[in-house]
Amino acid sequence: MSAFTTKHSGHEHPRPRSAAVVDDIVAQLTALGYRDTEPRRLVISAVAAQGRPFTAEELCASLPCVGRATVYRGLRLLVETDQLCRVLLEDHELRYQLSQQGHHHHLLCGVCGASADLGRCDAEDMLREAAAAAGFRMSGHWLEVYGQCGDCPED
Amino acid sequence: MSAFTTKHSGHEHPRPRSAAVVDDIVAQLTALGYRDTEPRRLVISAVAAQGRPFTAEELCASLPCVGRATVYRGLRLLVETDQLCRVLLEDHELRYQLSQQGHHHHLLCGVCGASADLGRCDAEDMLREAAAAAGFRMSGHWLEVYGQCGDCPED
DNA sequence: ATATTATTGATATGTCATATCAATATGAAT
DNA sequence: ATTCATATTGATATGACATATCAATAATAT
Repeated sequence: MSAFTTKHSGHEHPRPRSAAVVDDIVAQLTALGYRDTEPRRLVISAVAAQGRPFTAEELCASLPCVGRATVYRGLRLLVETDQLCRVLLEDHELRYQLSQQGHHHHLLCGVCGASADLGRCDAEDMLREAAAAAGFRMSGHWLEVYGQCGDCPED
Repeated sequence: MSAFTTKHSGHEHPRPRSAAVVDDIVAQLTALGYRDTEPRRLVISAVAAQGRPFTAEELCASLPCVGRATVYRGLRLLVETDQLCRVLLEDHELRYQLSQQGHHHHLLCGVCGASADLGRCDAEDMLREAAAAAGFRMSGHWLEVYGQCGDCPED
């Protein structure tokens, strides 16, 4: 399976892998004192089911039984607890995606919309030096990589 | 003068340098077939007078005599013609800044809000390689560097 | 079980940017 | 200079998106 596809075939396990992801996220939240509620689980479950970066509106549409405010609150909570990260597309549209690990960047395919993580960030030290040369103390950075993923035809 | 300050002392020339910038930008636009109008010049002039990244609303406020739609249209036109670039702050706020040259990145000070350009982008080749290792053909990237500029006290 | 309080959701509000469209100003042609 | 075709303007309406409000509800501790 390509690094760019995160969908499941649907018959691997009686309980989809996303359920474990949901449990894990909920566990993180309850450890922080947040309650385990059905609407919130629905939001998290829908987030985990997304195969690629999504918008808040898309999530609202896929959750007609959950109030809009709750969807937005859920997204905000996940971002605040570093379980969800924002992704900036090339056309400046802001989308969401589950965080896989700590600091990382995204490879965003402009053809099919898929996203993959660029694990190591070797650019960090280089940027810090270049910034220092300009008298700047770097504390962080934002980086997105655009192009075409391996699953899309070359032309 | 620091790389992080772009203000002028005000008594260098009878005609401020920004006027030349405005003329240059207007010339670029007329070359593309756009008309040279007073409201548009006012917008461009206000843009050129900004010392740091600004928002569309700030520009509207500083141009009470120009209609909001015209301000937004002017900004959009400048972005489309690559004379103005967007800057993404650490809190995800989107601001504008005059483009100085071609491809470059920004050093954004979180203390005073100033911005400087990071001219060379040595990260490009590294990113392309890292992306290729993941089967990804990179066509572009977005990078912002956050931290503290040399003009702001260390703590 | 009961109490406390976080959470929910329908709705209102607010922000930001664009769409509409008649009136106007611009640049070219005569 | 005058006229013409049309790009541009601006007041206003519209739309997209996200948060604020607040009474009702559900989740956890006791």
